[in-house]
Amino acid sequence: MSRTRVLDIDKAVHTAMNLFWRKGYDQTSLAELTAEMGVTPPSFYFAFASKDNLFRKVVDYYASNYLAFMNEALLKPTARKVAETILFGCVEAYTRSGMPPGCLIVNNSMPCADDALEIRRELSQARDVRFKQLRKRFRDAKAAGDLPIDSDPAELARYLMSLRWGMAIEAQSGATRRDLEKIAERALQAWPA
Amino acid sequence: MSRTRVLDIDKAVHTAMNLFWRKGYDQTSLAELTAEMGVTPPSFYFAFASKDNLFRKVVDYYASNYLAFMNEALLKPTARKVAETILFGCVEAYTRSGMPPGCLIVNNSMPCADDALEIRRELSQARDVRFKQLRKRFRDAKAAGDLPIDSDPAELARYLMSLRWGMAIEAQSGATRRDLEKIAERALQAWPA
DNA sequence: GTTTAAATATAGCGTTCGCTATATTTAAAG
DNA sequence: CTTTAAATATAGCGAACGCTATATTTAAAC
Repeated sequence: MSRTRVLDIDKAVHTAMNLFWRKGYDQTSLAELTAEMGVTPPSFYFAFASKDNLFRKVVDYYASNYLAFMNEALLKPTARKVAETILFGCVEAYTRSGMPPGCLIVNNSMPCADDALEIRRELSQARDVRFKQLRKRFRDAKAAGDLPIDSDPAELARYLMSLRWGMAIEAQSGATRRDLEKIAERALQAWPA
Repeated sequence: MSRTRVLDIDKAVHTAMNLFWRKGYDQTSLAELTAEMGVTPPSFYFAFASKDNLFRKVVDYYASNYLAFMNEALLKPTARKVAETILFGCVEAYTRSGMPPGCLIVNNSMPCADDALEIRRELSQARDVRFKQLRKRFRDAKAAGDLPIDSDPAELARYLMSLRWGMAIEAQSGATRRDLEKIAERALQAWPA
């Protein structure tokens, strides 16, 4: 006994997911959310109560549709299969074509994707410089016979960079120095002879 | 031929570094910066021109004082030494006592530390849940003889989580699916037999 | 002492933000 | 048709933000 909805909730959540994924929570304004949804703020608030609440819905939606492998992994028969499922699950989830790269959760522990702030673009460039420095160093090492002939300098450089980001986040969320040392030691076991 | 400074530039940069490190660029307001520095906004702007510009100074300061190992690493004689220097350099840099945990750069590709936003705290809790699920799974595996008797379920869980964050950031900054696959494959080489 | 300009303080501008008081439309129920 | 309430739109509030126009203090130069 009322007016018919023009706001499709499911579609709106999906739209919001894309925005939050690409731009991060803070950089996605209500103006942009409502514009993309094709409604005015009161409709938005009638449907979602608050930006916070919508974000929670989005995270749930994302987790069940894009991170399902995390739960499936726990059911695998061997520990190694668990690890494989998680790692290759991430590979797929973070690089789905048509979807923003990376992880909505991580991106919203950290914004910046196509960030408006020039500073973050500069940080991103600095990351790339580091990567290229490392790659060059490992190319030289390979040329000098210090790395196997079949090793891939770019791959090794990216492996290290990736561990760096991972350790930084672990540290920030409470890992101790000993915890990080173990990660480093473990990672080095995969280093080419 | 002028008034003497009350604002100590070096000290102010250090103060700002701590704030940006802990809270992130966005969540650190000018009001907080000027309050901690003990000056009013015009003094701040006379000294630093803008918040952006101060942040740049802070990043430079941080990189040369806390990430010097990255440059030193490139000079090491072997590729393995390069890797070791970087990994253990991170361990130290990200867990210095008296300093905020984690990395100022990564934290400012991602805020949240003691973030005011409840949402981010929830995300952080969700991370912890994932970690504990994994640890439990690996404890079970160890009990079942599927993992070596000397293996550490918590360490393996954290290793995987860390790789997850790392891959997410790599993906977001442009790594391809093949790039991530290589990281995953490399990481699995360190998995206990 | 007067001048000069570097360094500070007072007060507030202009913008954007998340959000809402209020009013209006619209479909079903009677 | 009228009533009812769900769903929308208009218009704008209050707060926080980065930043600044303007005025004042203060040490060195002459």
